Amino acid sequence: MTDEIELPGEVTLLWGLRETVRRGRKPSLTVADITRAAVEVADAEGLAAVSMARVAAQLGNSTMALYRYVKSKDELLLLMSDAALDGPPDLPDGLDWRTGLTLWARGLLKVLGRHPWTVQIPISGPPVGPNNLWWFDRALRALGDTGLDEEDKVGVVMGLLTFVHGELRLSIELSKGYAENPEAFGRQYGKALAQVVDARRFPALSKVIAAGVFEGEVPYDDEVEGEFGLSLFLDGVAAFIERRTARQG
Amino acid sequence: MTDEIELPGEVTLLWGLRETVRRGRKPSLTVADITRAAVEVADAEGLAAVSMARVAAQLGNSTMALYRYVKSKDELLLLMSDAALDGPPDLPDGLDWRTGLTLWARGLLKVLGRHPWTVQIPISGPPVGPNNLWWFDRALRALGDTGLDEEDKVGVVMGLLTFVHGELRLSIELSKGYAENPEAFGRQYGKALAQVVDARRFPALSKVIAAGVFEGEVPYDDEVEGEFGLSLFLDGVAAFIERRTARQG
DNA sequence: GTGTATTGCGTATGGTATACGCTTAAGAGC
DNA sequence: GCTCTTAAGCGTATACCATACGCAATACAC
Repeated sequence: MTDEIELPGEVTLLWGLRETVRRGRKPSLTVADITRAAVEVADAEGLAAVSMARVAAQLGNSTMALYRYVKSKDELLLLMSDAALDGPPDLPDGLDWRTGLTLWARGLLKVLGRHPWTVQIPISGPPVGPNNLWWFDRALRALGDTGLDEEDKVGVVMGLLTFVHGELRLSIELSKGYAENPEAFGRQYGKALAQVVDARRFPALSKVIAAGVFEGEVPYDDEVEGEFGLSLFLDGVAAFIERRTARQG
Repeated sequence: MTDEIELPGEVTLLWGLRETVRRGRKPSLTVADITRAAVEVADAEGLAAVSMARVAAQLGNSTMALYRYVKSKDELLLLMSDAALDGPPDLPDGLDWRTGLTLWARGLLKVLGRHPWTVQIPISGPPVGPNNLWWFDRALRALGDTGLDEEDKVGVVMGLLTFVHGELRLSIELSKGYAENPEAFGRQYGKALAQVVDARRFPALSKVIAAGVFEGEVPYDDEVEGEFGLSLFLDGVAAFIERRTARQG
């Protein structure tokens, strides 16, 4: 069952299992210190400001010292993306799956919203970090009494995770674009589209523009759109659960 | 109705409306040339290889020449992300919305799959490029006979777009990670998790691991998972349409 | 032909990740 | 306590990157 295998480098890093040896000069930093400093920089100045030099400066060390703890900047980014996920909300036990997943998704949106830069970090593989797995576990647990088999549960959670990530990425980057350039993306957006969109080539879009959908102050409202999309997805999950349990029961 | 406003710089760029003047030295390049070259580089060597110098070399020009056509690299990325979207599939007119959107989503996945780097380009605002709007229009059209009002159609399409993008990003980056490191993410993944995941802290996840869900060759199958998630989402849309039309009709 | 606008491009600046090797410090064994 | 071994700290160097600036080359307007 538990055949011992050599754990991949990323796993040992994220779980703090890098072997610590006795001999030699004492380390003045820890991986946790470095991660914390990098997260601070990203929170304050954005992910673009996170350079090895900047993080080292934050810690009062030299740039190259960091490479004794972390193989590359990519490893640091991996650490950051796990560290940004504080623990998932502790859901009461008796909840039905739908309220459970709704709370879970809202919680995830909230946590990630506190560290908006997470959505810019490229995914480098399946989840292995402790916090990532913690969230994963809680979502699976919410599906506990649905009668789905384990594989389907994973599929549902993956889908939801994908959706929340996409939603967040869109809303964060849109509102960033809006903040940088309010005139262009506010009222003007609809008008600019109207000038450029030809009714013959874009019939359906023209109708939408004519109906004034893009005339609002902000073309995209995170909260509203997020809840809307989420409930669409969960309706889909409900239909799926019903189909599965009907077939088996 | 059509109050003339000054179009934002991005719009004039993407629609080829930058004013062309007569006097002075003749330009030896066009924005389209530059975009094409950049796309070639990205297709062949990945988005990371796209530097102003590399693109200029591809065209046999000097680096700085590009800046006469494009204000910054960000503008170039914007052009690339519109250019990567070839035209949407031409859907027959009589289709019901669900087959229409399914074909649309599959088509989008296929097109974006041919230029996987698109998912790495940060979104800088609402869609304004001609190809982006073209796709948008076709999705709206597929919802034409559902009885939804224009705003709801936009919400549904945005949700679907978000989902497809997220799906693609996940599947592309996962399979990249898998290609780079097959042992770690193949069979080993489940075993590595098993060694590190404690059943008390991660009860639901442990059950999934024990069930062998992560034991397959590839932990995540694009095709299967994509269709699965898509049908979940479309089930949700169906439920939404039913609710709306029931209330109004 | 002359003036002028515009492109092409060389150079310079200040940033980036990170490879390498030397210096320094700290525990291990004697 | 001395020496050896090992690892950390870090200065330097390399090879990129985007892009600001200024000047030379060029082509149309008059």
